[in-house]
Order: sequence, then C-alpha cells, then structure tokens
Amino acid sequence: MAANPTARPARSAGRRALPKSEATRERIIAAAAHVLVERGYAGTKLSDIAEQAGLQAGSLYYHFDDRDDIVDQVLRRSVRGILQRVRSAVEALPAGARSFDRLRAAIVAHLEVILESSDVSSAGLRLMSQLPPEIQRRYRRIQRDYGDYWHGLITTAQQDGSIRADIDPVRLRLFVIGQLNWVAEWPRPTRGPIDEMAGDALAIITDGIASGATTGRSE
Amino acid sequence: MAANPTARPARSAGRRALPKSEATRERIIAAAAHVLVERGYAGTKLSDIAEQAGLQAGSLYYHFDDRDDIVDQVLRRSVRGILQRVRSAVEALPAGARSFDRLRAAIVAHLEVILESSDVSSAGLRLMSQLPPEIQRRYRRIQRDYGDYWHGLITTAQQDGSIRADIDPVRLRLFVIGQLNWVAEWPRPTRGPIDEMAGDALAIITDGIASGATTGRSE
DNA sequence: GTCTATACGACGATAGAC
DNA sequence: GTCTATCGTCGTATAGAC
Repeated sequence: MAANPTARPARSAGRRALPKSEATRERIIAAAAHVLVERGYAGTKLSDIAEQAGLQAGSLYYHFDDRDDIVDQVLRRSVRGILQRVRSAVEALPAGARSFDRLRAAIVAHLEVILESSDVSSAGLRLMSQLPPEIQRRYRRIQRDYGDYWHGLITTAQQDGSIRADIDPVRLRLFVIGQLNWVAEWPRPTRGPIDEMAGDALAIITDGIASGATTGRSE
Repeated sequence: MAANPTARPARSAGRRALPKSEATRERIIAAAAHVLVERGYAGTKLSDIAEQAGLQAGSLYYHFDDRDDIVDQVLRRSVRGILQRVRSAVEALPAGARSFDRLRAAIVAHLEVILESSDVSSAGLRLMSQLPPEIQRRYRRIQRDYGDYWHGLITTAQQDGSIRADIDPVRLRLFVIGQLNWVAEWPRPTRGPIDEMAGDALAIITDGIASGATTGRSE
C-alpha cells in the first residue's frame, strides 16, 4: 500500500538481484520473529522490532502496512518454512524408503528446525493460542497443510504396520509433534547438540521410556 | 498493602468461614488465569480480567497492588497446584508401589490437571517464556521444585531398571513433560475424554509408537 | 529509504463518592 | 468493597523533512 518500486534493481546479473529494500524487509521479519518469541504477540512493540532490526520505529511503515502485517509475514514464513524443511528431508530419502523411515526423517527434521532457527521457525508454533482470532484464522489454514502432511506419513505407517495402529492418528500426531515443539521452551542450558537431541527424541518416540519388556500396556 | 480486614467473618461455624472478600479474590485470580492463557502476559488487560470476574477495572486495586501482583498469584498457584496434585496422586499408591507405577501415576496426574483446569493450572506452564525477567525469576524457583520431584521419580526408576537409563534423566523428563504440556495447545475438538487421553499418552510414552520389534534403535 | 516530530488512543493506576 | 471519574504514560500510526 505504501511502496511502489517503479524499477527493479538495475542489474539483475550480479549474484541475487535483491531489490534494495527487500533485504531490510527480511531483517525486519527476522527481528520481529525474535521479539515475538520472547515477548508474545501483545508484548511485541514496534520500537523493539525496530531496534532489533537497526532502524527507527517509524521507518517500519515504509515496508509494512501496520503491526499485524509484520506479524502476519512472520507467521506465514514460520510454518511454511518448517513444512518445506520437513518435506524435503523426507523426499531426500531413497526412492523406496520404508514408511517408518520417512516418519523418522520428519521427526528429526522438525526438531532440527526448532533447534536451529528457534526464532523465525518456532514463532508460529508457540504464538497460535494468543493470536487475535482474525490472524489466527488466516494462519490456521497454512498450519493445516502441515498437519495434513504429517497425517499422511502417520496413517501410511499405521496401515503398513510399521507403527502402532491402536491410537488415533490425529492424537498420535499431536502427541509426537507436541513433544518436539516443547523443546523450544527448554531452558538453553538443558539442550544438547542437535544430533544428540534428535537421537534421544527418536529413541523415546519410537521405543518409549520403558526398559524392554517391563511395559504393561494393559491396565 | 491496601486491605486491612480488621475482623474475620463474624461466625466461623457456618461451612467455610470465607472472609467476604477472599471469595472475590479467588474469582479474580481465576479470571486472570483465563485471560492470561488466552492472550498471553502482555495481552492481559485489567479491563478483561475485571469483566471476566464481574466487576470494574478500578476495583481490582482493592484486592491487589497492581497488575503484576495478580499475575504473580496466578503463577504461584499454577505450578504449586500441579505439584500438589501429582504428588498426592503418587502418594495415593499402595505403600510398596513399583517406581514405574509411581512414574505412570505422575504422568496421568499431570495430564489430568492440564485437561481439567486448563486455565489456572496450565497458565504457568505456557507463560514462562514471555514473562518479564523479574517475575520469571521468582517463579522459576517454584517450578524448580516441581522439576526436582519428577527428577526423583525418573532417576529412581532408571536406577532400578524399570525405565531406560540410556537417556539423560533431565532430557527424558523434559521430553515427557513437554509432550503432556503441549496438550494445552491442542484445539479442543481434537481432545478426547480424559481417561482416553491419559491412556494414549501413557501408551506412547512408555512403549513408543513403533509396532513391536520394528524398532531399530541403533542407527 | 530512513529519520524526527507529533496526533491520537489505550491501558495502568489513583482519588474520592457511595 | 465496588463504583465512576481522571491523570499520566506508552505505543501505534501519520506527516513531512532529509
């Protein structure tokens, strides 16, 4: 609504052809994600975003319509980014990979994203509940896509018998993803190297915490 | 700091002897918890709390010093309540209960609290990250007690071999509790009856999602 | 594109009537 | 105890200089 960049960057040959402002736009989004995760939706002030991005509060309005517009962009990239990462991790597997391994790859990828860029990516996961209904609506659509993707992985694995089928696939998914998502809330000191964390998570999720046979599933 | 109830309620015989105002104080705390969970820390306005509690914003100051005082009370009760519930659930077991069963009882109790009073109880769990450092500090002490209690349950079970010992007890705890905590974020429709939810959670946590032997722990 | 200055509204907190 | 003002502060958003 504000910007009207009549001309794209003069030379598109260089290395990437970034419209001059597009770059700071990204900086702002990254900054906003950081503040959002730390302060929550309502606690995110434009002045904080601006400071984090290295400019003045008023300048934000050159790049975005208003506060919610910024939030919107963050959320959109958040889940979209995770979906891409997870999907490409799964598709990177050899052609005939077993459904169980595809699920494992998804689990690891999901956790990796959270641990790596805990800002931009995990923002969407944690803010959902406190968002104003309107934003929540728009955003839920994107998140549903992600849920659907997982749903496919899980039901497939259940059908070919590689994972237990006695639990509703939706709940199973929510329990598993939830366990991973909560890692974003862990105090930094308790976290370990990504590969260790992934290994532990996988071990618990696939095999459980019971040692060997002690189980006792029937109660 | 404001109130100075010179006289306790005249008759203490009745049924409970509630200092007249003590009752509304509780209403306010419950209301605040509700708003906090829905809007986040910064998004919680006094006017919302007041409305939810059935009085005017200004009236809140008769019962509390300021906004943060209210938040403080909510958080304090939140984790304190969960600890009590979980502890009493564990202690309700027969004297010589196996460590594994004690852990199971804790898992179920923790989940139950979240599912029942998703407001007051889960408030503390979800707000931690977005709280201003000062409040966070005071509050972390209480939460540490809760973590310690779990730590005891887990290390004991690891030592007597009833649960796997190849995963750091702290991480094991965080993964398990995290999985349960995230249930508070589930959309209502996806949740089921408490006992079903508890059964599923227990099954996944203890036995994992892999079907029988397919495991593949080594990678 | 980014700045400074400012208008405007919203919310926390206080004062005093009832 | 709870209400109805009201003040002061802070944050969003706009305007206009650079």
